[in-house]
Amino acid sequence: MLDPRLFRTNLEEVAAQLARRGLEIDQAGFAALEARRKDIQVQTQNLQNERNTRSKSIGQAKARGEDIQPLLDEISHLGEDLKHCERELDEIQLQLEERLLDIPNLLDLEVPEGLSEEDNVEIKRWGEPTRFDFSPKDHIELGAPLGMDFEAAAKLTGARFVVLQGSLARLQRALIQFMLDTHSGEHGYSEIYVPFMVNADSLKGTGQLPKFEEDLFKIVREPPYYLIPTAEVPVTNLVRDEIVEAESLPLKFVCHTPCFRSEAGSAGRDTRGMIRQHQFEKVELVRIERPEDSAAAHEELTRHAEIILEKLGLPYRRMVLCAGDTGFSSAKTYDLEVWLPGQQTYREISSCSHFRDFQARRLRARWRNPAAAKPELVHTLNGSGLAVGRTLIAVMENYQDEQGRIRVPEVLKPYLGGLNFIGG
RNA sequence: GGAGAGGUGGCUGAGCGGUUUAAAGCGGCGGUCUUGAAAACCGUUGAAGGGUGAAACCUUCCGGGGGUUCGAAUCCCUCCCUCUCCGCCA
Repeated sequence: MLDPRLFRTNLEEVAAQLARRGLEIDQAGFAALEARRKDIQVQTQNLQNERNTRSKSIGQAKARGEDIQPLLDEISHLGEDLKHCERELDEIQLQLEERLLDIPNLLDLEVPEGLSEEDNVEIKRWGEPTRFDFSPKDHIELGAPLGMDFEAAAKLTGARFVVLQGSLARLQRALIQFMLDTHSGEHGYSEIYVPFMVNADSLKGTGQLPKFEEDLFKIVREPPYYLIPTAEVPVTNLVRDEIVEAESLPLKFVCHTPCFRSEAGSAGRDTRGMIRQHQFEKVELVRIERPEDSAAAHEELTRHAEIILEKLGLPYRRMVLCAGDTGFSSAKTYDLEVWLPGQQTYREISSCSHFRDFQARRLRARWRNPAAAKPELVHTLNGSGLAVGRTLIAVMENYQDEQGRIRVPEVLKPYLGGLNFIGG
């Protein structure tokens, strides 16, 4: 959520900024609603003040043993007027909040112009697309004889799920372990385990609700729970409604969870294979930072994700997302894209976002800044370090040999009992 | 699932229809004293919003929501959460 004060004092400026995302906001409607809010709020507070004062004098009169009936008669009308005003104020504030919750974050100045994925800008490249002296297969073909079974998953559940058996299942687990160990052991993150279902308040805090409910799996229950679409939700919500002491910042968490996404808007896209699933494993990095440190933290966090790719020897490039492609809550996002020989293209494997105070305001997540009189909003960041399912694909496709075996990357061998090849 | 006890400011905790704008302690901040620190003592210290050039000042907030009342932390309804005992169970 953006600062409501920005809307009151700098509406035109905000509108101009949002136009970069290709978004037009109803300035006149907002200004009119805001004017009414102010009017009704002042009126309500005056009535409340009168009620409080009168009630107090009734109490005092009663204590003196006087007859309070005349005083009661004087304010008989007040209750109705006040109730009416309070109702209207509630209604207006609800409308204002609904509008605000629907408006995305302001973009960092460094975010390039553009409307779609096409306009994202490559800012670095590591490694070269893997070369083969045979025609490389995709992970579906490679996986079939190794225990990657989409038909079994379709029988158990439906489309967009997978069953992994034997060494492939173990390879996925090895990747998870390797990522967790690297981030906690070398990059200074604390490993954390969290619920895989969350309540609506948590999703509202990180920005998935109310706008993107159709992307989520909802548990039928009262009140409803939701399957997490990413560990970002439970981990970032740890600081919801909290005031964090200055000396405990930054908070750096690494968390492995399954992620559940309905992929409501993706019908027909990536329908084959493990690229886009309703359930996938991810190792997530989440950071809670002082505002002055957050920009540097974003660079560092992205670098931490890159290091995983480099240790695994997987070629990738770093993109900065353009205005139109940057997510709702993010001020600036880097995507890491890994080379997939099966598709002869780079595909997203990590997304590292800087939210500034956008999530923190929704979360009421603050810290005690010693230089300030009052608690201030923290900055939140997160990034995949990495999406495990897609990493599994990348390892399979980049490390395949002509016989369809998968060579095990050096860094994973300790996790696979020294195994050199999968398959064969 | 059954029975009971609770949820109060950064933390602990009193208050259980009006007599201060939630007592007190801890912690934080400032000061006195000290070469410096500790201790002691004195003062100060919740959050959000409105309002002003800045103040003053006003409103709201005692788990969430609703109700009773001139007036609710306090009474009623409902939901959530925590703890204890019983039952069930990985």
